[in-house]
Amino acid sequence: MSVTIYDVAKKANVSMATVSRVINGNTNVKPTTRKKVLAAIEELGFRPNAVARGLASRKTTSVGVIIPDISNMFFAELARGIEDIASMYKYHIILSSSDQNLNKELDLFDNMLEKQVDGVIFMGGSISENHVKAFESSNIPVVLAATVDDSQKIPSVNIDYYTAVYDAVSQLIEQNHQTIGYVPNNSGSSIEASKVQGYQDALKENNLEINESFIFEGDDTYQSGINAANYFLGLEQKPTVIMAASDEMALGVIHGAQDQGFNIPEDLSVVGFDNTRLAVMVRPELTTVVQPMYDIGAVSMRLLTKLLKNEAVDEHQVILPHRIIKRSSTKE
Amino acid sequence: MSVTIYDVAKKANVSMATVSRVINGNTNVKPTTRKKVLAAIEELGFRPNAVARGLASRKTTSVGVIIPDISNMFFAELARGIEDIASMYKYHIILSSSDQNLNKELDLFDNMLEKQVDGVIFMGGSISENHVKAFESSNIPVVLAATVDDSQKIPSVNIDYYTAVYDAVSQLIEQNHQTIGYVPNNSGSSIEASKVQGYQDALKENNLEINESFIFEGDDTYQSGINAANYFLGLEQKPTVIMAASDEMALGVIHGAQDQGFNIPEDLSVVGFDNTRLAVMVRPELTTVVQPMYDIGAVSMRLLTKLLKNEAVDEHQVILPHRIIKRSSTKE
DNA sequence: ATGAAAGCGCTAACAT
DNA sequence: ATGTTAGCGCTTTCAT
Repeated sequence: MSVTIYDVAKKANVSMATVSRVINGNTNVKPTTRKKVLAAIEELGFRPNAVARGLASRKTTSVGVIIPDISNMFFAELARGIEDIASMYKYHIILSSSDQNLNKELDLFDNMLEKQVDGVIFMGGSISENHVKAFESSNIPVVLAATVDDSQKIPSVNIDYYTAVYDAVSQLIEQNHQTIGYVPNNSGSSIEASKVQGYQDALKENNLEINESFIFEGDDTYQSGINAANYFLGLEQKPTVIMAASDEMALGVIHGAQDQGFNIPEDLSVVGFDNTRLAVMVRPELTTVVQPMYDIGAVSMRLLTKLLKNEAVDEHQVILPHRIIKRSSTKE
Repeated sequence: MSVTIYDVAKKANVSMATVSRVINGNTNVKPTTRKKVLAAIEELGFRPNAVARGLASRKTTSVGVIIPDISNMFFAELARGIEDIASMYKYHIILSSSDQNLNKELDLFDNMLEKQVDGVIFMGGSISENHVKAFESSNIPVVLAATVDDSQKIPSVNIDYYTAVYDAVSQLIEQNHQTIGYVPNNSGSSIEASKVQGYQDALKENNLEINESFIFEGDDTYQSGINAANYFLGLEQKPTVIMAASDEMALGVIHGAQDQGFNIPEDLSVVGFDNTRLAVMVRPELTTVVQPMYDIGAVSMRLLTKLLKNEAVDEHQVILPHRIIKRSSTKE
């Protein structure tokens, strides 16, 4: 059997309460008795039982993280940001992948409630009313990371996706591109909808025609980028630049085009989105929209800690800055 | 306050024990009373408190996962394998990144013990005696994933790293390569030592000279691959092929060489290790040694579940098969 | 098949 | 500054 707070109390000749006080850093303990207790703890090799503590205090110092797919670079970097801040604030992370499946997401959330997590960080494609209902009725804080809830009811951390794409496309137009292909992902998320809107509005405001054939939907994989390249390059009127909704798809576009003998950026420019590490692991290096994944994760977790401690937070819907980084996959 | 097993018992006119039995699937319950209890649970929206259960039963159905860096593709895929099997067996995962730091690894392990995890999966560079001591004295099963313990005391799942490199290099030699550069990582792990040994033994047994200048250490990053290319290509006598200890470094080698105007594989062949998704996201596509990361994670977790349930396991040191996949970055 | 009761290891009033 | 005493919500003998 493992050693408990009671054993320590006996050995140090004090009460359980006093032991509890010293392990919790309560100041109301005489230095000498603190010393005594610490010595007993050391000697016995006592290690507090977090489960018992959780039951008694109704706080587990653990937070749930629901993520679509941890093996996806984008989310993995986000997760790292979450984790670093969590460990800084002494929170543990219970991690689960949801595969963007609505029921699985809800189930996972429920499981986390059973585990009595103090809060959760949620990443996912779409936030339905069911999500909002589940989150709101849970009595624990939830923050959305790189995930938007159109109802604005749940705290979240994002960039301004609409403007990000709008800016990127506008810049392309300034660089004399008139025919611009876009490869959205098929997540059906409102984030992607905003991005498409940004694309279309940028065209419109520059008096360029919105051509339905200049949109080819991908599924966020490299292969779907290749497919997109094949599609666009087979068009009668080819675009002079293709923008993809993620770097991975953009790499697919680059290689798909190169495989057909096109030169990037001479024959075709390519723009990505996210600025994952992939962006520089390709030739030519990828011009892309910077989405600060690590920061989104870190800020989300920081926001959650504030919510957990009932600290004042001025803005529940935080928007982090984005920017465009020009590399060599685009020609002016 | 949330609804407890006691509330359910009252509502269903049974004792707490009976409620406990039905939520735990105990067969010793009359169908009709089971129905009654289930109805009460439904009506009250009862959700069992896993923390209380953990305290009472001394089982938390959660396992700790210690990983060097979740934002590294290699580990992320491993993690996914672990997670899928864990969720299949209803285990939760507590995830922490260690950055390969010995003290942090030990601290994390300790924290997980405090959390009363039922077992842990450990990934890391080196297993010191301190690790072994900590694992063995913990009274919970630990399995090493893609991590070797030279003492063979801790259960583990790996491939045969020595043979993997030995085979790859031998094959290169058969293809008439005589000058073979190798880019190990600087982890100081015994895995990397085995790989270097495999490299050297393959040369030796084919009567090729072991040239110290044909080894250039990297740090597992893309950039260090570029550095390696610069180094090797600056040599008086250049190798005809460079093998890197990871795909990411191999991509760096390819691009570093291409940036200098070398053609792959005409002027230089390149081979990687791992077969991460990166291997096909480059031109030419990368010849590499396949290390089944997802499987290693999945098998590790499966092994852990067996250990947890005291099922018989015939082999505590499992070695998964590796193979070499030839793509276009190597010339025969 | 069901119930009663004693913990699991700790925290948190409340006393002193 | 320290001790006493209830719980926290559940599992688990042990009876019946």
